[in-house]
Amino acid sequence: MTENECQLGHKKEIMAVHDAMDVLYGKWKISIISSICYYNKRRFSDILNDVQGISNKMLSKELKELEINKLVKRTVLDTQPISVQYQLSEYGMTLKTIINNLSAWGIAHRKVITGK
Amino acid sequence: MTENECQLGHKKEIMAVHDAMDVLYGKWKISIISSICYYNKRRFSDILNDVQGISNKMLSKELKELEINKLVKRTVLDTQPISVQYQLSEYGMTLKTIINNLSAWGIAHRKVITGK
DNA sequence: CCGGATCCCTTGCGATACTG
DNA sequence: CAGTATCGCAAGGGATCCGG
Repeated sequence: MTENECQLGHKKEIMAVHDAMDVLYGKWKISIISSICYYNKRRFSDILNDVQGISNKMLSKELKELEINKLVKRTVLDTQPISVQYQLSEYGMTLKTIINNLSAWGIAHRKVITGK
Repeated sequence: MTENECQLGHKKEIMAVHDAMDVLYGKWKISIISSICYYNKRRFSDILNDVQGISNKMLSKELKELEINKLVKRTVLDTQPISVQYQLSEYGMTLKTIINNLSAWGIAHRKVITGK
């Protein structure tokens, strides 16, 4: 660490975490991303099923936000009736490590709170 | 992957992410953790400063939740006036990897949205 | 310095129903 | 199937003041 970095403390890292959460914040956002991430391609109703407890209203809303932030790509398939496919964008894929870590931590955490 | 795991799909991982977010969810929680994490020990007023925008009410509330979930340890120092020190518990430390990843991603993300 | 208590406005978000 | 529209309660969360 240079002298300058010492004076700054860890403000930069903490702000970075805040920046990340700015895009990821939302009751369901990270679960939605992980659903799409693990399946590669996923339809609206599939995600609705993966993420237990979410309503279609919230799914629609948070997917839209993720799309605006370029983390998720939306493709309308020409089926009858229409179906819509979601997948991570190139950029969204850069979150893969974080999702995997969260998943691993969550599995360990469940063991801790349930006592196994 | 065994046949059984294939049938289950990725439900397990997605639920794990959900479990993790159960403890980490909150507008400020992850920023608070990162502040404590990067400094090792941190006092109330310091965190109040690190996490820009947070109010003392919210800091107090979310710290309490983190304490209940055994992620953070609270120590009252016998100074005059009193000061209180927060640090990650052993268990809280297991989040370090996630915090680092989020920080790294946040730094990259800032470059993307500000165009450098 | 570290919070708790109160006040009060804003937002989240679930339920339900409806459309292309 | 993939959403949108509307309603309405509950929670979020800021500001301010207070007490140990």
